[in-house]
Amino acid sequence: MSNEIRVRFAPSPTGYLHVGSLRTALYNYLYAKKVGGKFILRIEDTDQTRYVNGAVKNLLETLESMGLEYDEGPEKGGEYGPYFQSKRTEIYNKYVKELLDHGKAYRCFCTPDELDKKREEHRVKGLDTRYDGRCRKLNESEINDHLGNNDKFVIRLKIPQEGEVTFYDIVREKVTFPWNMVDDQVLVKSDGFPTYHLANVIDDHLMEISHVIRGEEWLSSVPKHLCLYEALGWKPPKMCHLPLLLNSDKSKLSKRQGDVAVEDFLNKGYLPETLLNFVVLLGWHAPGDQEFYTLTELEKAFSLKRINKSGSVFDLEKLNWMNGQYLRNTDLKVIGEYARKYFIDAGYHITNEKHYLELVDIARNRIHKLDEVTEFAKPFFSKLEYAEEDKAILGSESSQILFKFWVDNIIDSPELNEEFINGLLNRSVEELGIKGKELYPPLRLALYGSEHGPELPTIMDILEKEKVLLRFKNVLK
RNA sequence: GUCCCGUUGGUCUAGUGGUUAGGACUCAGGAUUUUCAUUCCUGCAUCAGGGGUUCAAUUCCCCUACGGGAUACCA
Repeated sequence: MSNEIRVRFAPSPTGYLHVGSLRTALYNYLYAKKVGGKFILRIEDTDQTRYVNGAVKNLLETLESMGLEYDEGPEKGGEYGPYFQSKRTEIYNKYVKELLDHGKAYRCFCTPDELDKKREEHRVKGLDTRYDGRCRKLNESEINDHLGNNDKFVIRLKIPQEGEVTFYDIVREKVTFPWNMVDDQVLVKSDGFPTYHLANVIDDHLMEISHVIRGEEWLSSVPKHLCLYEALGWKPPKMCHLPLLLNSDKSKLSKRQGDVAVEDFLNKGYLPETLLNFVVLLGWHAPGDQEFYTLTELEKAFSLKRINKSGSVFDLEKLNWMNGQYLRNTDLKVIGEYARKYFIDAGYHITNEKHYLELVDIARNRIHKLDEVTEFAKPFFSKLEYAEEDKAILGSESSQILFKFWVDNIIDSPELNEEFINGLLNRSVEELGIKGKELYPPLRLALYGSEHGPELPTIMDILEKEKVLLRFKNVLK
């Protein structure tokens, strides 16, 4: 009808957004932006047994926090709705009737138990495990008998029994399947709900989807989809199957081997920008070496033609590194806002905004994800605890002289600026003869609780005079 | 088992019928820093194997191996 480019992201609401799905959504989004098309969100909630409360809401929120805005879909609406498959059953029924009437599909009265048993028998013998097509041959009176008995049934698609299909995939190019490998696909389950395959094809057509961009796990379903398009007399959209995201053992990225939910990554303090940037590079790359992209840059640079064919391992190490880069190179105020909730959750009260940002600034150089910020900030907010060897250092004669000297000098000083602190550091060397290992470690230990850490002036500035004095007094005998 | 897809360092990748095969992560060493971190520099390491085609193949073709996906009334 139109030449408009329309793509869709069609997740099933399983409770969270998988990072692999995020990438699929992103590629769809980017392609739509690139060519000035529309990005549609459709909820594939046809499996009533897998219904998860709040899953859709969660999905929508996650997508929003990732900044992937859709043009049509739930909440937003559009001319092609509803965008929930569970609300489209009447539409599907109409086409199912048509398929049945035209002899393109048939009712199958075999029970799941029978089928499982038969499948298992065949599997053990190394035989073909497809449905044997028994109910294809039912005549009208047999069908009516079953119907009269109120027997449960599914509706199956009649797949050609010989020959092969060849289709063109944007990533894989030419792909061929023999028909005798394709099962008579169930289109409608016995509960009356459509399967993915039926709903997907009908919706893609009705919503005028021009390109189906989805994971490679769907590649082998294409023949049955093509068969369905044909049976309905429709022109199929262009296909584009994305390589899979992999665990480090190269199996399909799964929950078992670590986080896969976008919300989990977000909660751990990976920035949305990082996630997008990281995930876009798993399977796509522009010519050249650039590896940092803003969303806007991606909208220009992206192309389906440059999607790789092979799966990519989701490497957490590199994600961490990249997040660290974003943490350091993003505007400090922005990072400060992202970080704030971790302070609140930890019960750390921010009393001085300037010092808070200073703290975030030194933290961002030492952490890879924002949830580590509280661990880093801990010495500033809670009482210091010392190990035995630390106590030895703090209790040494020179340390005690040093601390006394600092307390005496700080008490009357109006403010602890950098100049003053450095001056005091110099005077410690000149007047007390304390330097190097005798000087810095004890001071940092006294004020920060560790021999290693930020620069002394910074620590004191953030701590403020009152707390500095308190901490010195705590280690003074 | 069967069908389909894939294979540039450990990982993400750029690239080409003739290149010292480039970048990034990781790792190792070094420099800077009072320390830690940051940053910078250097280094280690790759075209899965075998056949073709060709003057020439990592690049094109075939086979093998390996990996993955699909084989549900899940998506």
